[in-house]
Amino acid sequence: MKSQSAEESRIAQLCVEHGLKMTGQRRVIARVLSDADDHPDVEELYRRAAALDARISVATVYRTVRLLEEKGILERRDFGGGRARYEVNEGDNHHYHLIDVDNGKVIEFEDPEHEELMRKVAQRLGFDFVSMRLELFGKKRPSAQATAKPAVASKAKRSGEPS
Amino acid sequence: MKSQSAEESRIAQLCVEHGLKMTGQRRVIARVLSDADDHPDVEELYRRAAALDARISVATVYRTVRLLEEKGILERRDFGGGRARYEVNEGDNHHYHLIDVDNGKVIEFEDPEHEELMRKVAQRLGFDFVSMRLELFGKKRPSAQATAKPAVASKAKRSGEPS
DNA sequence: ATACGTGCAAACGATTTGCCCATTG
DNA sequence: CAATGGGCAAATCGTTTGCACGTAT
Repeated sequence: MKSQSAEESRIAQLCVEHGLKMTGQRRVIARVLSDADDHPDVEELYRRAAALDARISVATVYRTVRLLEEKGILERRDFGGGRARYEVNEGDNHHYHLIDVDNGKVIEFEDPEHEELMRKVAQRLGFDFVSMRLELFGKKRPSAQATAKPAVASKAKRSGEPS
Repeated sequence: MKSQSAEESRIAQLCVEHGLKMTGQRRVIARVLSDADDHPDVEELYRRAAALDARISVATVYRTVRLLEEKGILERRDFGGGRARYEVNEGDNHHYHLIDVDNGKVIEFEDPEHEELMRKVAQRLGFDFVSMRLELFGKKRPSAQATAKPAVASKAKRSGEPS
């Protein structure tokens, strides 16, 4: 969690700046997004939003999240498992994701050389780099503390994770 | 396309080696897969298979493709657009994909340093590298020949491609 | 023979959308 | 007040599955 005062959340402000009509539900969803420091899917966003204000439907969460993505305020991610996950767009502050295959937890990491590398690859192939998608899947090295909760990534539909 | 004689296709052989019962439809699907040099989705596989032998249903294609993936014979890919795409598993011959954002065409490329780099990242974060997913999205540099067919990637559901 | 594969249609899970009422600017 | 957003339920879309029947081993 980041702010959480009574004033407009960061996302809410961005909404206003983008000329969006600010309804009660949007304000709530905006707050939930602003406060999130993970990568919730729509169902989870709905859960959190409904906890703050019951007058919200999943449909609205879907609509809002799509709208915010189109405005560039949110970024949609696909970590496999069939549901889209969202995080606030941090602009040029690019980072990538390492997914713990044992519990589905997501760790963010940076790797500056990386995008440069990919830019070169695109160039070499005769393309202009537009964007990239990179996910790393790993298993916690059995060193220090025991593995946290044993399996959040339980009944994933059809885990998109390779090999 | 690669072979296409009357003998068993490469995939069919692999099926046998994996102890799979070889039915007519599996043989057909196996041939289609063996002959493909692109990344077809289920619908496309079905189209191609049905062209060779009408006694095939989509359900069977789905079942077969899933089976082959579980056996490690096929690899499922997700290039955004909502449908899974398949290609024959080439073992350690890893390669990545560059998707042309204008027409959805997929270009394969290699980048040996890459996996090593990711392995190091995982290590640094306290994880053992399990696998990774990398897709590059690019726009053909407006240099030589004109852009091929203008838009195969038409009505994609919700293109997973970032930025 | 017997276990396994297949076609068909119904079931599913995530996401979208039509309709009609509620709210915002 | 005119334009937009929201709730609800029905609709979509890719994919899976139950069931009764066919086929490979």
